[in-house]
Amino acid sequence: MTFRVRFAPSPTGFLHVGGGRTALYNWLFVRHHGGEFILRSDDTDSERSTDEFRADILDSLRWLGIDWDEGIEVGGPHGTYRQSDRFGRYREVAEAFVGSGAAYYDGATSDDLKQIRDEAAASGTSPVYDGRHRLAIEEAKKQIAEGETPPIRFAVPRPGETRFDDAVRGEVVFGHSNVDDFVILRSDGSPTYHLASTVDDVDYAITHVVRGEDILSSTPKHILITQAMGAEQPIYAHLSLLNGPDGKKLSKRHGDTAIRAYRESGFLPTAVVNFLAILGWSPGDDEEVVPRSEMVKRFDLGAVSKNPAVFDTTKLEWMNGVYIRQMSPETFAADLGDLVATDLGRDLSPAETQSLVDLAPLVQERAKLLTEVAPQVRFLFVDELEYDETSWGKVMTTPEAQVSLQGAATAMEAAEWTHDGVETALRAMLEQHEISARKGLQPLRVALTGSSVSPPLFESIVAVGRESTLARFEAALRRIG
RNA sequence: GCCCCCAUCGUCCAGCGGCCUAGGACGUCGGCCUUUCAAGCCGGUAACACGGGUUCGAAUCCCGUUGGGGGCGCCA
Repeated sequence: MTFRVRFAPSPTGFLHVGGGRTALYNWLFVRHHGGEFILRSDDTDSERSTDEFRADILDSLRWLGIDWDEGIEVGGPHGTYRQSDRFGRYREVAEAFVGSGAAYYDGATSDDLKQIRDEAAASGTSPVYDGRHRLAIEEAKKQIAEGETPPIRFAVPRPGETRFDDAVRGEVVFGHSNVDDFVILRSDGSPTYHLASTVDDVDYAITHVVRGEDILSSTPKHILITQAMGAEQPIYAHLSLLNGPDGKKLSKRHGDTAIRAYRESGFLPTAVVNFLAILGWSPGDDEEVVPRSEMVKRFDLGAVSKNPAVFDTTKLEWMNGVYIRQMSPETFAADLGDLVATDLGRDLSPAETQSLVDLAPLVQERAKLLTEVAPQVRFLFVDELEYDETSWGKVMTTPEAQVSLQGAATAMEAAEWTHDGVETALRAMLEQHEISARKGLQPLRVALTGSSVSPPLFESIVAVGRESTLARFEAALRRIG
């Protein structure tokens, strides 16, 4: 049997980190077992579904490197893989259920339902609708003829219970006295989530349903529908949810939750994937930075953690730095070039590109986020340096600053224009004036880059070039007064 | 209110009855390196929620309490 999993987001929002993690676990599971990943769109809620969200979900999945074998945009034997195109199919199943007695047309009013809830609260029992207002078939037909279609509810067998073996949580049991006769087809003829999702899982021959824990208590409903369809029940796996740092459900107020936000703030997809994978699963051997291929090799639903994880990006930031340092110098330099061009709003000349390539490894070593990288080398490409006033105040007000700047100007004229040449000249100059490296070099750094924080000085000087370096030292000297 | 799930350092994860004086990672603190900032290296800090059982022996099994999360819609 081929394993078939699905990821079925509703396009009612951007793909968020929790959804991304669910998709990833599905993907890791099915790639591990050599099965098929189906992507469908659970868009029965046409009011809230938008094309923008639909596109964002696909983009984000692709960015994460999660590919699918069947479904949205790639096609397959089951049509568009959009639930909004399958309302006829859902209605057909619902009506067949009515025919077989598995479901019924219901006549309960909202007041009736409220009364049941109130009764339950008063008696300390579950607020469960038990079908007491179900319509006789003749009555239902009469209402339909009059143009007033009642909703269809599933007849949950009571007494009874549904138990299943969850791949991550173990055996779970729900007594049917706690499961109410849920609506499967609304009075406007549209299917509810329970119906549409389950019918799709059956029709698409899904073997493993891996999803968030928020639907754990709906699972008996899905199993009941599956049984009523005469289909074989898939294996369910419910993943714990992600919480915010305060332990509460992850939401907007905890900061960015959309995958795209991480992409935009300079995270690498490899790092995000690794971090998400580790958040609730362990590859074993006390290892955490693990390449994707290795994750596929080791992934196992049984090893997925049951407890909810706090989504804390501190470790993600560290991990992103690790992945940046893992990039080949060529790749990083190329990415840096693009980033700088965007930052500057223009293309770089070949000479500029060369000096950037020379400095790139030094920047790569320090980077945590791709977005912080362009500003660090901006000094290479500007005519007018903007000084960071805090830096200036810290290093330019000492007596050594002026001496060092003056001495450096002279030293630079004669220096061999290489890292070693510049270093030798500068160190000799400092020694001559009996200035420590710390006191003497920092003013040069600020004069050259505008900030007391920069890539290493000697390489930076070489990259900026003799003429421009001298000009910057003189400009700083003038500014000191 | 009812149902379900969960419970190890601040955070993530390891531990699946003896190997635990509980391990790794991030963070944090201290040190080394050093031209800044990082990176790197070394070291420290810090947890089995509580109470009962079961067992020769429990972080590991069972029950209860407490705490957290989820669900209880003609939303998904």
